[in-house]
Amino acid sequence: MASRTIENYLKQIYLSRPADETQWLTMGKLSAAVGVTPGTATSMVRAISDAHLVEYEPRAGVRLTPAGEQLALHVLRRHRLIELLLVQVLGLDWSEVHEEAEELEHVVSDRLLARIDEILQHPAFDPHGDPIPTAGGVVRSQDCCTLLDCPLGSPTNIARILDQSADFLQYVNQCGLLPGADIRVASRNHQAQTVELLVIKRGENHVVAISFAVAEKFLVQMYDRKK
Amino acid sequence: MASRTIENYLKQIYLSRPADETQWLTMGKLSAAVGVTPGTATSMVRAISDAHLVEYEPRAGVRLTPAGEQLALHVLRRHRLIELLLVQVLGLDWSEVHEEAEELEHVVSDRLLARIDEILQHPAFDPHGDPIPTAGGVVRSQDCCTLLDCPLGSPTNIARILDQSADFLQYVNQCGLLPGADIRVASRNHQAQTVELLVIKRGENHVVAISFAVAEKFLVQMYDRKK
DNA sequence: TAATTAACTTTGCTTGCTCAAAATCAATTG
DNA sequence: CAATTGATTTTGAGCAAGCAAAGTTAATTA
Ligand SMILES: [Mn+2]
Ligand SMILES: [Mn+2]
Ligand SMILES: [Mn+2]
Ligand SMILES: [Mn+2]
Repeated sequence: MASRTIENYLKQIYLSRPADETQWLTMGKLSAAVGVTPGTATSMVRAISDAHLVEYEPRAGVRLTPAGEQLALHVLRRHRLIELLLVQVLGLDWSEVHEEAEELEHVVSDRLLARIDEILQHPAFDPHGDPIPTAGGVVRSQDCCTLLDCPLGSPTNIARILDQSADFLQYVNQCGLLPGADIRVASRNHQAQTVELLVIKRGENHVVAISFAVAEKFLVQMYDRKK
Repeated sequence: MASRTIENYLKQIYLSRPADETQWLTMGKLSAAVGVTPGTATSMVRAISDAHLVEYEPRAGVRLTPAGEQLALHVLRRHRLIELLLVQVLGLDWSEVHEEAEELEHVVSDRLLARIDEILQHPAFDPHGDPIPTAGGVVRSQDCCTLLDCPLGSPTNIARILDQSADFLQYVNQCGLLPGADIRVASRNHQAQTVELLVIKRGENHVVAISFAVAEKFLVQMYDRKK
């Protein structure tokens, strides 16, 4: 059995892997992601590589093997199912559940996880809109664009929030920018680096302005694509 | 913060403490309870004693300080509330939840525990009939007798099962000897060391025979006392 | 090409927890 | 009272994970 430390490393290697599949994840990025000094990451990765869960190339970086990826996806599945349970059944606020799941993901048994999955009726997405891998380790990916590159004016639907920090999520909640919300991008100002949004909240139209950096944290689905 | 190892030791010290309050818990008993060699228990207890959570007297044994007892009771509260949640909300079988709670008890946050307590409506007993300490660390004790010393013939109500092992609990379930069940002790045979019980199950009367050793694992409440 | 710099690895050390085996203590037995 | 025995403690060692600081490497700059 993989220790909780190894589970955390594998999950971070998966989440932080570069978009380009041919690239390796550097040790600097990994050590920052798991919150450990670079030396520690190097020696842990060596150990995990001895267990054939990652490939490690000194000075190049690290990459999951198929076995390692399966394990990472199982941890991710646990994490996200737990988050959804905490919100939907236990009634925690969605800004709190990430921290909580970070611990619980290492201790729920397969049996308990199966029950959670059943109770939630085999959900596909967690409270932040992140896809929940299947028990077989398959990720169903949505095709989305961010609030930075989606077309102006057309109605869209918020699919996913990429920042899990509690403060940010509370702000998001306040503005009504939750997953599922219907919004439109009114305008973008490249000088001010801001995006103006039209949010429909309880029938009323609200205008919300966010920076380019924040706009990139929202993934939206176009309505015409949905058909 | 106490590590999960220390939490486990404190809980076991509490659960295994001798009935006579003036007695100390011996290292032999403790090491067996936490599943560790005697030498390991000795050195851990030394460490825990440096943290003023227990008193330790070489060759005499170990005893919780008030601070240690509070901590032990908090762990126990988490354990038992989690067990009840797993049975009542997640629908796990009561024979499975002890193992599960053994891990979960170390990672649920105070906030989550408060939600669980609310959802279950501040329960006083877990699925095995064990009392759930209050958030303030108070144990409400029931006064009970075992199936070995309760009077013959009078109607009683099963209050608590003292053996948490999965196999045994499944057997208990089968016989209908769950907490809450109405039963009577028909007879005791001191030669055969057996107790015969009358169990009322779906209107019908069943007879179940168990040994003295097993009888001691059931705590029952007398009906006349209930008033 | 040589020097600088940033990223990475190595080394040495610490902490928490564990075991096996040897040593010690205290209670009982002869 | 001496010897035996069972429980307990001590000792020596190992493993997993971590940090700090020193040493390497490779890319960039001059
Ligand atoms: Mn985690
Ligand atoms: Mn999430
Ligand atoms: Mn435990
Ligand atoms: Mn219980």
